[in-house]
Amino acid sequence: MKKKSIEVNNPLDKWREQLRRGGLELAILLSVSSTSRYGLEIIRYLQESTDLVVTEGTIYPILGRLTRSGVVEAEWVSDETPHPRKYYRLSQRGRKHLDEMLDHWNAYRGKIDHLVETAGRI
Amino acid sequence: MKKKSIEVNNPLDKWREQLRRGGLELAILLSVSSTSRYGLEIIRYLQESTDLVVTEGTIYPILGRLTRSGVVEAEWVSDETPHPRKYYRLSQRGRKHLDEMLDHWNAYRGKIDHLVETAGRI
DNA sequence: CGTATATACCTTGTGACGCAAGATATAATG
DNA sequence: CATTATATCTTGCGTCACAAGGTATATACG
Repeated sequence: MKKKSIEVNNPLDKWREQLRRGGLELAILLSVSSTSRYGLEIIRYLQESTDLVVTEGTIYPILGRLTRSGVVEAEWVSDETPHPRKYYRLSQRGRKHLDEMLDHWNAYRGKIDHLVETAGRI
Repeated sequence: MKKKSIEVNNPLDKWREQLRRGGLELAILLSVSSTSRYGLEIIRYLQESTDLVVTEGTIYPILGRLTRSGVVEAEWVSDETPHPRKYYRLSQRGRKHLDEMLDHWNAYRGKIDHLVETAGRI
């Protein structure tokens, strides 16, 4: 199986990478906020619904970190699927965490947009 | 003189850091897009107009990189001020660069917001 | 006169983290 | 029985922000 890799050539691409990374954790938490999803499913979900490219080498370490810190809860499901899947869902703590992240996202977005309006065009 | 340092304690703070870094280069370029500004002035400008905290150890390397890649142009001004200042302003290439960044910022913001609306609340 | 503070710039070392590239295991395909 | 697909996980590297230092000059204070 070919693995998707992310092309980073010029400075603009590099910046796009950096911006994408900024919202990565938020995007992942949103993916498991209303439904539980397993690793590859999250990757596909983000790709399909928002064009956000995330690879396995990225998502598994992050999910591990989030599980260890109690923001998400993981559960193995072996029945009914050929391959065992590890389903993640937001914990109660995670819900609070996500709410604060959303507040901050709104504030941050406002700051950048404000900058664009005031400093941006001539 | 006391130097401001950025506190990073809990996972939420860490994430805030990451998000802030994502938009850093955009914020800096916006700061020098309509007027030329010098290093410390950019720091103060961002602080005052948007609450975005940037330190000297962050901004000077970035400005150097942006200058080297031709996105901004730098000019020393020694007259009329007690201390010589290095003024930065967007180059013509930088203008195109910034426009593309703004396009991407709008798209990215839309993607995250879309995620919030579709995946977010129960 | 010294020394403390402010303004201005720059550099070095380190830590954090995404992620490409691997590995493992099982099931279905042909 | 080799290949492809699904599923997870780990290692090692590269990048980059940034704290903590440094230099130089000007003003303020007693």
